[in-house]
Amino acid sequence: MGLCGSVDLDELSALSAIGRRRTLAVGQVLAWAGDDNLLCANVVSGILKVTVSTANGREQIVGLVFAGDFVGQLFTETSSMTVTALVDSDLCVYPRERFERVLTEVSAMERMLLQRTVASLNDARERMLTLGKRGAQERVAGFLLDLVDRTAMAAPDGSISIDVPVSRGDMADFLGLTIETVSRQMTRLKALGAVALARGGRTIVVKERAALEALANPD
Amino acid sequence: MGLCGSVDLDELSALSAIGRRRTLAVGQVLAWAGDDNLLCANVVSGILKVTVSTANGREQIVGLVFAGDFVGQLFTETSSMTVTALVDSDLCVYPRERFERVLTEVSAMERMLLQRTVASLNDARERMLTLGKRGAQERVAGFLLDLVDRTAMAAPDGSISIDVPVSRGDMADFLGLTIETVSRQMTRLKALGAVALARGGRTIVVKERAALEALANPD
DNA sequence: CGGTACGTTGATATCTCTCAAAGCAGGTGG
DNA sequence: CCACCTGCTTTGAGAGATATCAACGTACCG
Repeated sequence: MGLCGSVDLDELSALSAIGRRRTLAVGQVLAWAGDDNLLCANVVSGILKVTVSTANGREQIVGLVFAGDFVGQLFTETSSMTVTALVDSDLCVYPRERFERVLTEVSAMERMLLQRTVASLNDARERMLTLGKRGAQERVAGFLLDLVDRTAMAAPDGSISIDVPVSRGDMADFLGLTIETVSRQMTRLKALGAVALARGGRTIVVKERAALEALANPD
Repeated sequence: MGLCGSVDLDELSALSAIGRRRTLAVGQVLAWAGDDNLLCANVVSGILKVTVSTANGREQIVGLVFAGDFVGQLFTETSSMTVTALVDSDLCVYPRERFERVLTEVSAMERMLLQRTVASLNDARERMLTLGKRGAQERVAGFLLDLVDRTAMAAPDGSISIDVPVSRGDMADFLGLTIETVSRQMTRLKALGAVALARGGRTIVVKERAALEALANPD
C-alpha cells in the first residue's frame, strides 16, 4: 500500500521496524504548525488535510492526503503546516529523523534533489496561501520583502534598494493579480512612505521595512 | 554552484558528461507545456519563469527560477509547464531521461519518495493556477471532477455519484473561496442540471459530466 | 527627436465576501 | 415516536475589493 508496496524487502523491514500504527479521530491533529517536526506517516485509510495559516489566523488548506499517501515534511526541523484528520483515519507513523536516517545510504545527489523538491513543494504551498487568502496589498508587500531577502543591495547612503527583475505584468501574474492592481499597490506603498520608486518603477528603495512588514502581515 | 556544488566527484563527472552549456535570450523558451519533456537544466545565471495555462490561454506563473536552481519536471513524459527566460540566462542543460538514468543506482525507496514529492509539487503548482486565476464556478466544477476521477462510485441506475468527503467549509478553504460562494455554486450546478444533491449536499450525483467539464474549463 | 513598450491613473463593472437569517439533517432524550 | 437541539447548508441583501476598459504619462532606444 503506497510507500510500502514499492520498496524492496530490506528497506521495508527497516521501515516497519521504526513505524507504529496509530488511529486519528475526526478533527484530531497529527502535527501542529510551529511545533518541532517529529513525525511523518503513511496513510493506511482515511483523509487528512494539510493547512498553513497567516499570522492573524486565516487558514488555507494546501493539500488533502488520502489512503496510500505519504504525509510529512522531511528535512525540516519545525513544522510549518498543521495536519488534521477529516475523517477517522489509520496511519503508520514514523519518527521523522529515524525515517530520514533509513534513507541515508543512498547517493548524495538523489538526496539533494529530493531535498530541493521538498523545498519547492513547501514553497509552492506557501504560495497557495497567498493566492487563496491574501489581499492585493499583502501580496505585493510580501513579494517585495521576499525580493529584498534574496537580492538586497546596499545603496551608497545605506538605504536598501532592490532591482525588480520582472515586469509589472510578470509580477501580477505571479501574485494572481492584474497589472493595474499591482501598480496601484505600488503607488500606495509609495504614498505611505514605505518605499520610493525609480527607473520607471523597476528600482525600489525600501524606506521603512517595518511598514512593509506590517502591510504584508496585517491583523 | 547549486546542483554541481553538493555532489561527489563520480556523480559530478557523470553529470557533466551529459550536460551541455546553453544561453537563453530574454523571452526565449526552454520548454513548452504540452511538448515532449526532453530537458532539465541547472541555471548558471539569469532568471526563468515557469508557467501553466488554462485551456483558454490565461497564464499563471507558478515558479521563478534563479541562478543555482534546478528546473525541469523529472519523471513525466510530457511537460505541463512552459519555461521562459525573464532575462538573458546561462544554463547547463541535460537530456531528462539520461539525467534520470544517472540517478538509477540509488535505493528504490528514495527514488519513490522523490517521485512522490515531484508529483505533489506538480499538483501544488496546478492548484496555484486555480487559486490565482480561476473563478468560483471553475474552481467548484473542477473540484467535483477531480473527486469523480478519484472516488467515483457506480450507482444502481448507472449514474455516477460521489460522496463528498469534506464539509463545505473545508471545500471552500481548499478552493480559496468562502462557504457561501461554494454553496451558491453548488446550487447553480444543480439548477443547470449538471448535478443533483442529496444527504444535505454531501452526496452528489453527476448528471452531465460534459456540462461540468464545460463549466470547469470555460472559454 | 519620435516611437514603442511599459507603467500609471481614472471610471465603471463585476465578482466574491460579509453579515444575517432561515432551512435541513442527524442525534438525543423524553 | 416525537420534539428538540445542534451543526451544517442554503439563501438573501448589501458592501467591498479587484477586474476591466480606456486614457494618459514616462523611460528607453534608435
